[in-house]
Amino acid sequence: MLRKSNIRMTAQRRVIFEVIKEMHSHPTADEIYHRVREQLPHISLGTVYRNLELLSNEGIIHKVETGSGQRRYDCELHDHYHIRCIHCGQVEDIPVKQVKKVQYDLTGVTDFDVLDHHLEFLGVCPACRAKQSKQEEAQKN
Amino acid sequence: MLRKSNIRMTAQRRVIFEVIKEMHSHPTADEIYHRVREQLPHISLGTVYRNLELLSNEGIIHKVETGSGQRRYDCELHDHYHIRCIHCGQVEDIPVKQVKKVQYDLTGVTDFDVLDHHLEFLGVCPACRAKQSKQEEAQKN
DNA sequence: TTTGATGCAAAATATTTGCAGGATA
DNA sequence: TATCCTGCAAATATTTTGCATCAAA
Repeated sequence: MLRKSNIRMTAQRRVIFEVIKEMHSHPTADEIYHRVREQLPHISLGTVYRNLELLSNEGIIHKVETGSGQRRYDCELHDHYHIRCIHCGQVEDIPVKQVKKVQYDLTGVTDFDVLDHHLEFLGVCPACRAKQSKQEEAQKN
Repeated sequence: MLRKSNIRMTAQRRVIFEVIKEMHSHPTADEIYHRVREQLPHISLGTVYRNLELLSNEGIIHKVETGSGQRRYDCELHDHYHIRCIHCGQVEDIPVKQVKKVQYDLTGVTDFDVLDHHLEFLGVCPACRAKQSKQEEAQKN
């Protein structure tokens, strides 16, 4: 039988959580690490990773598994989807209602037990779009 | 102005493509590498990666960006979605019709230019489900 | 005082890239 | 013969882990 793990509150854990809560930008582990280091200069990246894993397993934060390979994290726990910029990798929430129905429809369609789904939109963010059109402008001349 | 790149047909490229076409299992680069090596024992993993990138850029194969970090590839070029086993990482096609409508609805909802989306289902494959229930059985005794 | 958590460094994993030589068109 | 491609190895990027020590409860 699994005993409920005993989670302790440490300065590192608290600051990591607060940093994520205050950043509304779906930061990567490395971005969180650098931000946390402003308050705890001796924290290690390993500690950040261990805490991100633990906090997301506890359901306290949300691990965003993007198709880009690099994970991102946020504090939004309600169901929602993301849009990722194919140029800079930035991720934003996108207010589309969950397509829960899709998941229910899968009975008989797959042999898998379906537990979850994630829908990621891909596009170009306003900043990269601006950069792009500036470049095209330059090429014309 | 971009000149259309001149793609040459090499033994490596042909075998890589054929291997992917014959495997219906969404192989990873490493799995493709090992399979190709049965025919071309001196091929390097770098060559496999370069060709997978090139072939998918040409639209000849499809790069499956899973949330697990490890990429997979297939030859299915029609729009479709995938389901990934959270235990073993295996990926299968799932015959659900595209939720194209979702993408159209995004006008005004985001500042991004929306180009694409991918929907990944997560679940437990039959093999892992069997393994799981066997383990639970063992724990009870 | 128990044992969960940390810092550090090394390892693991997945992918990309520089370069000199080789093959294709 | 021009340049695209390859093998090899090293580099990069991201994440995980072993271990001795520290600290929360």
